[in-house]
Amino acid sequence: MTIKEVCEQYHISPDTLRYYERVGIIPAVHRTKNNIRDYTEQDIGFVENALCMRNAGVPVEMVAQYMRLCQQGDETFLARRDLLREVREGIVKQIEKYQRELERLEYKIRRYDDALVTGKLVWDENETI
Amino acid sequence: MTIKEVCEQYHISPDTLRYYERVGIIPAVHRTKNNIRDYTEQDIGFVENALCMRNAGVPVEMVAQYMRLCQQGDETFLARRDLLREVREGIVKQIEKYQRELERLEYKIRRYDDALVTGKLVWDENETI
DNA sequence: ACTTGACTTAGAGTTTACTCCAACCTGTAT
DNA sequence: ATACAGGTTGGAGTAAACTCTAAGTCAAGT
Repeated sequence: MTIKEVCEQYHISPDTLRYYERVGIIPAVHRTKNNIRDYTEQDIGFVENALCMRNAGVPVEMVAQYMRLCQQGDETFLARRDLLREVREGIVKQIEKYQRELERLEYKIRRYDDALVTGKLVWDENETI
Repeated sequence: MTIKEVCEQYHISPDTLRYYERVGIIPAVHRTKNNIRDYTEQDIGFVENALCMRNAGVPVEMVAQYMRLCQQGDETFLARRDLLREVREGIVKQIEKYQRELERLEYKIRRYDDALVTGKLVWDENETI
């Protein structure tokens, strides 16, 4: 699979894909004899993993750390699981934070909905804007 | 309320607070006669709003846009509400994305939990890492 | 009077994660 | 043969959001 095909499938740019390889978020991709990247099933798996973790807000350096562990073999199962658990806690916290902000936001939107009818914007106590 | 007190209350740095003022995320803060920032109730309200929106992942420029609308008076209720609705849609999408990645992550963690018992890491079809 | 500590400014520097560029190679189509 | 489409590299550039620095002001304490 060429770099272009992978890009189209995952909606990312070739530059990003090469960048991911450079920083170790994905290991060196298989090449044709002309030195052109030819993504194997396994390479695609690495790309999916990278995108999954990046989408989850995991910093590039942490994904690289995970990949280094993966390449060190079976003794790193525990370290890998712990890293993924850490990532999970981060996402859970982030979702909770977003949900709190979402509530405040919906409250504000309701206030504006009211204001659009009454012509007057009113906040409950503790809210000023 | 001094800049330091506000910082402590909201766990941000004085630099960040001054930066927020500079870029218009919060309007010019009240000053003492010595030109020292002295946050009023209203200023604090602006700070809370800024932090709420930034925590929700809203870009600085969009918060500034919202604040500009707020300072233009009652004719901008509609525009403000629409901006907040847009922000809300963004957060909802982000939460959904995080929840999808969370599921993949929990699957992986379970696989590692198994591997730590059996000594063998096994993926279902479609997963390689 | 002098030091200390907390504030002020403008502007430069940093970090993260890309994104672009110039120069080059190579197989296929005209 | 030559143009073109698509790849390659190292390295420079960019955007966003801070974060730091230098130089200065000011009030209080010794």
